[in-house]
Amino acid sequence: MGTDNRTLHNRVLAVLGPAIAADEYEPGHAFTLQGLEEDFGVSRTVAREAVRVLESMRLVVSRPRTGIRVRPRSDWSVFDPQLIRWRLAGPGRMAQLRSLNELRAAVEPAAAALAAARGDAEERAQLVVVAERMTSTGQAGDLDAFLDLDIAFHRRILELSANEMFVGLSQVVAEVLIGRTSFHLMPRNPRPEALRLHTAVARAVADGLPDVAEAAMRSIVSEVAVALEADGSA
Amino acid sequence: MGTDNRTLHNRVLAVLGPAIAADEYEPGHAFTLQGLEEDFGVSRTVAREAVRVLESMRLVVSRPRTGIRVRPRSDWSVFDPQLIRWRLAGPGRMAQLRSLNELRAAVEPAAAALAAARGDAEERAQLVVVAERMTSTGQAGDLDAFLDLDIAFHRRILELSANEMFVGLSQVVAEVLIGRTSFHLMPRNPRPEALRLHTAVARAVADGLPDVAEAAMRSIVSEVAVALEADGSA
DNA sequence: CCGTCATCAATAGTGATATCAATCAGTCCG
DNA sequence: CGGACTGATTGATATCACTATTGATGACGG
Repeated sequence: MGTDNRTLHNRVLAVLGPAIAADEYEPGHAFTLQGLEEDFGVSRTVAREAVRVLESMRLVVSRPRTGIRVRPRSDWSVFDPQLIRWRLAGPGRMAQLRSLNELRAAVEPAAAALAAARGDAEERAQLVVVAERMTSTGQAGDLDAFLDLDIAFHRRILELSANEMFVGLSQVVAEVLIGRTSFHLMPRNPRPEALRLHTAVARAVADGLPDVAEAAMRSIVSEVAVALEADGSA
Repeated sequence: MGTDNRTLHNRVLAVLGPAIAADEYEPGHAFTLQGLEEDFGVSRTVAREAVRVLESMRLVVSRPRTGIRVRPRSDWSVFDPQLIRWRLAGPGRMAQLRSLNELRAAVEPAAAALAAARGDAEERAQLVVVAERMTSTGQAGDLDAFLDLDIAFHRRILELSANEMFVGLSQVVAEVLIGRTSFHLMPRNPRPEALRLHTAVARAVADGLPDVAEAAMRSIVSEVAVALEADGSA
């Protein structure tokens, strides 16, 4: 998934990033470059490059004499896709899924409305095809294929919204859908009601009915919220 | 605003970042490290650190033999606050403001509802005070003071939503409000209707009425959209 | 006697340079 | 047409001089 493992500094990041993201270090904890060099067995250059990336995500701040200090969580760039992935991989995954889903609940209905209002007509029509395939694979119980289609469906709507901020969330939405499936917050067969709602969204978007699309999408995302709240694990 | 100018690589970024963000280079355009060293008069170390940061924002990709290639805009991490600031500073500012405002329109009503539902009671009550001060400074025509209060108001609501993704958008919302004022998309005196709506949101949040808060906030943000659409400049 | 401020040295990041290894796009040749 | 070659370019390491920041030290004044 994504993270480039070819360069050394990325391999350092792949360990250090998740550790910081998992709150394994108190805010204010200070690393030193030399410590990182030794811990990871890398050169100073590589250690510094890794720190620069963490710094650009606002996870740490590097200052002479003090070292590399972990910043309080409130400073972090929580929308950074890499940080989101790190947190989804760690012990904070349920909290992250919950907050991401509230974001979805806010954004996707708006995106559906915009898609219906200004998306390309032909692409809007294709959405219905995706929804139909979701219904058939869903009824067949093929969860993997269903997940792929579900991701494609939601991505397509975000893309049709023609708002680059919304489009930028497609990867995040995909991660939420993947996480929801892999943590078994999905029924074995998608609920018929959910399938019906996806079709309703597709049709409303294709027919250029923003309000209908928005309302139907709102039903979809609020359903997921219920599933997440029901699961009590941290 | 924000960007640390103490280190050399940040100063390189402060030039290179906005240039790429402003589409001054075609996707696929290749820099070389040596070229950057010469253009900016910095060492290889510094040039590489700057490239690492751009790479983590997915603005460029660095590969042996090929050099440092600019990625297509669709790959960019459009939620990165630094990238947002670069784009707001360049020729794409109106487009960026528009898309950010659509994001606000989606997120802030949801945040207001959450704030009413789960925010700390005392802090919710304080929101009314802020709204009252907005009314008085607004009527007095003190645009600067009004802007500060406006930013505080919206930030407070995002914080009260207790969703870290929403909280992470406060800086972005602040930039939109600042941009809206500095590009004179604000009337000299805030419209009485807008003031009334802010008070309505504050009261609904304080009284713990999610639906009312959400509806009132929706009125606020859609009003701004009208102002942005009215202005045709690119 | 205690608090405040200037001074100074130790420390850790910052920046520069040199050098070699690894990679890969494009070319040349069989 | 395919495969080896090669030079350009990044990847990684080592090392050095520089600089900012801190915390201690001590002088001064209340």
